[in-house]
Amino acid sequence: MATLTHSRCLDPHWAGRADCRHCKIRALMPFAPLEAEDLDQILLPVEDFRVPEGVSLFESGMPAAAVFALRRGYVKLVETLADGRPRILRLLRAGDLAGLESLVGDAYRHTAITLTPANLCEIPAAVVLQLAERRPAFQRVLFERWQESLDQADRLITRLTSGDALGRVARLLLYLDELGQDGQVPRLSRQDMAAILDLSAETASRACSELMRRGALGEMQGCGPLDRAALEALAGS
Amino acid sequence: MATLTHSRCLDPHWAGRADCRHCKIRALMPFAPLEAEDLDQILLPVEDFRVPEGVSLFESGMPAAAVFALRRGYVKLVETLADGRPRILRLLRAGDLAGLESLVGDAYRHTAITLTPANLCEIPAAVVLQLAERRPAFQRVLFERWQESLDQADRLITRLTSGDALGRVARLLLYLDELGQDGQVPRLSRQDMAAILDLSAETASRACSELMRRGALGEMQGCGPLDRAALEALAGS
DNA sequence: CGTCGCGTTGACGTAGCTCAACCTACGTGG
DNA sequence: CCACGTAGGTTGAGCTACGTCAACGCGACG
Repeated sequence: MATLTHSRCLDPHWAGRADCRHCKIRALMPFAPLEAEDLDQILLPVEDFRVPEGVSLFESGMPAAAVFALRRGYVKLVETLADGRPRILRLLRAGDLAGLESLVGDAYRHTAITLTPANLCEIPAAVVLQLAERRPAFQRVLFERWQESLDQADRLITRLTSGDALGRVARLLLYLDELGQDGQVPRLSRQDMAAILDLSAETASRACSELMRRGALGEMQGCGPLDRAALEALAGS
Repeated sequence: MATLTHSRCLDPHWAGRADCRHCKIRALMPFAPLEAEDLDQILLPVEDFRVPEGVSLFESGMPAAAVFALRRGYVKLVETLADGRPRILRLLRAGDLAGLESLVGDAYRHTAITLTPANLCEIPAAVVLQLAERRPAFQRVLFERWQESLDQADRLITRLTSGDALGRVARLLLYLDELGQDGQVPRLSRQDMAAILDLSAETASRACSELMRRGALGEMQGCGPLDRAALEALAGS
């Protein structure tokens, strides 16, 4: 799996310098509170990328010098366990930041892999830190992002890896449904579900089948519409 | 379980205003980078507490307006699962901050309970935010603290709740050993171990017995000296 | 002295892991 | 065009690690 950094120059979809001032989703992005003059400064060193599915933005242990802002698509943060199996720690969607740890450390803590085709900006850590010092409102945004990551980690622990397999899958589907933007819901393979829920892929598959049998999940290999009420009933357990 | 806030005025061990300038463990604390003039400002609204074991500093959902700096002792952050069982999300030791979420939200996300007698300072969120705006070095400290919480959550997911029971307990014991300060290692009940590792208390007990049988863990109900090499061999699996 | 909380150990049932077979969809190359 | 290989999904069969329930011992404490 090529890392983004290594394939950057070769990537035919590299879109060049970002135009932050006219970014269509600026309101969504963490940089909303910045002024035009700040954006001019930020504009300089920002790289704008489009990457296909299954590409890693960075890998665990790699030198970390930049934050990635996800403008479109979904990304998973993965860590390899001692026994070699992968574990998904967080899911990112448009508007989220990946690699915040580059602001305080010199290595990425996880591997970030696109779940869908994605657009993203790479912003040098030094630029982010400089803006944070200058703009209190932006500093607050960074605090909030860190807290959101923490909330997601806690949610994974308390809701997605406790209880029986059926409940876990039900809660994951509800969560994915909430993560969805403009009608698009990220589609996870059974293996990715298993890597989030700490189950085997077979058990995840069986749980999905059971949910379909109970009418809580549409057909289309679990990609169909889901019955939130039915899932919530199962998720409660 | 009375919350600290409710029992503050009644607490016979309330030590009055903190004297940050002469704090013996200032170097350890997050406020190390602050200047004397900053400390004078911070001094005003800081409360200094001594609390016994088993007291909650704040509870999940409570209005959050202050950060707690732990000066001595250990604290667990707990969340109650849907089925009513408690789950421990993080452990804090001297020098750590509890309730960082008060800087970005208006409610505490967890319940914080002392595992040992503890000394702590309560610092209004507004004061922390003001200092963060003024001192970039202090802002960096907050970033680091948030990242440390995140690292601990990720470690819980990847190392403490994966693999079999014996390996989980072995990794927990190693982790507690590393958490220890000046010869003191936090002592956890079987129930607390279970609440961290996502096991039943009986399974945690059986795993500890097995470790003692194998000589990786001293007697004294698992409080004795531990054989790091032996534990690391088991933790690898 | 009785009670309560905690730790230990045993017996038993079961949820989920593992291994395996099978199917479909998809891509590749002749 | 078909033949083939591969990756993902589904389902079954068997095993096992862990949860549950229960009994018992111990120390703390009133």
